[in-house]
Amino acid sequence: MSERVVPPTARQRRRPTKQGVVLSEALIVETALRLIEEHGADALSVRRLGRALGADPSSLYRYFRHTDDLMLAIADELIGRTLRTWRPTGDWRADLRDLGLRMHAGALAHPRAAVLSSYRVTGRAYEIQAVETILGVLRRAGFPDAEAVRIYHVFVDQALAHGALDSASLAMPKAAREAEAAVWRATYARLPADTHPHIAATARHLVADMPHSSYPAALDLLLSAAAARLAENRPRAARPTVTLDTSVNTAP
Amino acid sequence: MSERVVPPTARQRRRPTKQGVVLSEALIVETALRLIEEHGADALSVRRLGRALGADPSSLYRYFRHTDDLMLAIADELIGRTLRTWRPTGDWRADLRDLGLRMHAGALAHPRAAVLSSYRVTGRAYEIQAVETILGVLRRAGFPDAEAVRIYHVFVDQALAHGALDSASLAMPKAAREAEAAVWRATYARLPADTHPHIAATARHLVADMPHSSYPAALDLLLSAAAARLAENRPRAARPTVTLDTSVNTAP
DNA sequence: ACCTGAACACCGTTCAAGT
DNA sequence: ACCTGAACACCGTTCAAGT
Repeated sequence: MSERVVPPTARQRRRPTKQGVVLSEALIVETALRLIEEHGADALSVRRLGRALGADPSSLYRYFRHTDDLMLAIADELIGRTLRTWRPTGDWRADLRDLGLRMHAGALAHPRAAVLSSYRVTGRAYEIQAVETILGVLRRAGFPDAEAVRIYHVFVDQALAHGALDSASLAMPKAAREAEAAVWRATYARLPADTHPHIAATARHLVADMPHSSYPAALDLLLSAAAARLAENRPRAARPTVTLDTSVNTAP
Repeated sequence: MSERVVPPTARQRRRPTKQGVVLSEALIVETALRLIEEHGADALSVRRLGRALGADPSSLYRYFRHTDDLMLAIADELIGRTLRTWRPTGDWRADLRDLGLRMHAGALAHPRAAVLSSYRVTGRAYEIQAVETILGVLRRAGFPDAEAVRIYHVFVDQALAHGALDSASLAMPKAAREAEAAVWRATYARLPADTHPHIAATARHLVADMPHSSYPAALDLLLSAAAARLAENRPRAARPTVTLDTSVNTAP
């Protein structure tokens, strides 16, 4: 959505702001991204953005109807940047793994844009390009159409959802993050085996695993499941019996 | 975290507020849940909650240090409610599927609590009970300890992450949700096959699939991957060759 | 011992008025 | 044509003062 409010023809004749800045959708998106990268996701507000641009906050409403529309423009720019640096190899599984990690990193840095783009569709250029690219990887791998869409949907939502979640964790002050990890060591790792046998038996792994993002594991499980389905759907004769064994990645 | 600030011994002697309400942690959590259920997640603010309780907003800081601590108390209460209504059957896969759907529904209704409890650990009673229960299901199914923790982590984060995401979608006005679905029909479904072959080939499925939550599909793929790993890890002789075929659930 | 009231430092968004 | 300034209706949180 988020069409520009200023008609394109009027763009050249625009007068600069007090401080001499010429506003534009691209400049606003760029400045917003810089603001987030320098001061964190919470630093982005209409008022701060106005200040950073040297313009009155209210002038932004000429370019974006709501803050959400600005976030969608940011999201599309991020999709573009992610695709630009991604180099497919032709191995669908490795390619999706790489792309997933890149999307997750992008969502981690811009959680509000990630949440929005998970349930809103912009119809913008980069978004369309991403849909076409990912569907292409899946269909060339041999997934039937319905299956390709299903896996595309899960793949994208998983990267965005985990990214948004993990960013909240990363935004905590370092001391608070360490305090969280300490609860696993101090509370969970000390529960007696007679009342909590399963926690007691796995305490070592809980302490090691829980303070980290579950995204890489989630991504690998998704790709495993997809690979297994691909093997199942192939005609019996053509199905290589080794595929499953090699495709399941072993935990460290 | 979120220990109560009022020492428990002082709780009986507390004076009622102007309107005669006796504040307590339990009453605050209950009222907050009612507020969210009646008016949506955005309706919860310290000021509104104070109004609903008939107390000054600032009085809540006697029971919770920050809004986050209130959200964690809400999260633990929700975990308790989810576990209370869940009836395990002994079939690990069906049990986790049922629990996942329940957790997702809870996170959907209380996204802020879901996001928080995904990266913060409370050490509260219901949380511990949930960890013990889910690990128990996985270990009894035969997963080795490291694997059980890994899958536990992915399972919980997936339910919370997708729930938080889907709630944002559900919070949109109905007209806006329909407008989103229309973009898939009007923009994506009309892209020509020569420039966008993969979108064109799958347009029918995109239109049908994308406006809905990807959580059920994500959950089924996770359980499929877990079942496959279980089969792989078993000694060759004991591995039933049919397991994989029946465990892969076929798309509608 | 508990709660209030006022204050502080913020938000997003609208719209008449200015240049 | 574009931007500003003031206003509206909100936030979370702190702390001295009241009962």
